[in-house]
Amino acid sequence: MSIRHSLLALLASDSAYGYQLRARFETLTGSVWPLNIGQVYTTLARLERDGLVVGAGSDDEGRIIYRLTGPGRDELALWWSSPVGRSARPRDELAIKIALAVTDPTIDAAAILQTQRSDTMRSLQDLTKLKRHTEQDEVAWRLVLESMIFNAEAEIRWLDHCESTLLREAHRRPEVGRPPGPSEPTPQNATARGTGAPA
Amino acid sequence: MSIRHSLLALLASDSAYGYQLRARFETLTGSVWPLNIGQVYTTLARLERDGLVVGAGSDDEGRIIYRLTGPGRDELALWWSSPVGRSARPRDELAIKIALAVTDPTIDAAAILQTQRSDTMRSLQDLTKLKRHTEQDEVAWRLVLESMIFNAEAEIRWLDHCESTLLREAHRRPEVGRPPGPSEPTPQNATARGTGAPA
DNA sequence: TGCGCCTTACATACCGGGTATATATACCGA
DNA sequence: TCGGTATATATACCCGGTATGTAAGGCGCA
Repeated sequence: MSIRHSLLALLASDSAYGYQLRARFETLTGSVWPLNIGQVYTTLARLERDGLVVGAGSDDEGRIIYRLTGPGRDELALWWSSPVGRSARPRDELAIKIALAVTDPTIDAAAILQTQRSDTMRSLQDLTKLKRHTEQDEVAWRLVLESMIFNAEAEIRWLDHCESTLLREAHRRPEVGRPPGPSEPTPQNATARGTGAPA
Repeated sequence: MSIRHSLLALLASDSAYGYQLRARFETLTGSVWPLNIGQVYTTLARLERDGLVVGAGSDDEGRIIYRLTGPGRDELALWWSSPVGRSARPRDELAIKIALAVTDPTIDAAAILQTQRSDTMRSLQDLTKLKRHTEQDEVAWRLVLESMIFNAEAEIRWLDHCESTLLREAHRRPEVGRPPGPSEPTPQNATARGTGAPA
């Protein structure tokens, strides 16, 4: 529901038409998470259907100006007042993938952790470089960037934690489910190979 | 695309029917992210449509057993070998919300940061409590839990960082965009009020 | 025996998010 | 004037997610 409320919030400051809303959103988040224009129009249509905005005809050009209604303001106030719950968040694909990898004895989980780590490390460096080039008056964009940096750092810490857990497990019960002979019916080799983590 | 690949991965170890797949998935992730049974069947239907699995008739009961095809194994190998990119991730609703809040002068961003912080703190404590009650042989579930803990910790650090940035900003350019007189055309008071953050 | 209830198992309707594409106008430079 | 780019709206389609429907089998109990 994040687009829905974002549009409401943007409309609270000032009425606007679809294209304008996308532009505002993108300057906010510096165009990470590019917002597809189609979503803006479909979401606006739903908001109008639900009575949260009204699309007042055209301005001097043929553009459709949307503005908040009373219920729209109520809905927005509710959003501002309630925290973003952890249950509201989408499934974490990486966590699931690693969970699957460490469970399946035919998968080389250590190699997967390595490739993931170096990839995350690389994007962490990209983000840090990006941060150095932001103007100090773009506060919102800067905070979004730093959010991604904090998340990437947490991810690296977690991956390291997974690796040491894996080693401890291998020590605790060595060669579980991994037959010594080359008699796998389904080889399923993990082709993942780390390019080497910087650190 | 995380369900799609999760089902492929689960089917790689052993052929199964839909209901069974959900059960396996839920023991993996300890039923955070509960997987709706409907999604399993629709996803299986799409996988069969795309030739990645085949639904071989019925077993001794009337159940439809799915198993991986060659292309299915290829697709799965590709998934294992490629890291989860940061661009593949969904929009972060919290980051967007805070970005919107700090940009809109009519919103009390500090209050929102406070409520969010105490909420996240609360779930962090819940997660830590949960972790204490996990058996040591449930490795996958434990790692998923710890992933959520690491993320919650990063979120708290980020929220604190936002708060200090906000204070610095307020000092750098005091009362920007906030007219001294009570002449707002649209009041839009943030009703958010912190319940008081621990620590 | 039969009624109700739970679990297992599959299926479908519906909504929102996300992407790609179609269409039209305006402007600008070669 | 032709083509490319920016502006602006709209629509088709897929996937993820939720709720609901349906049906068979097992279990308890009056």
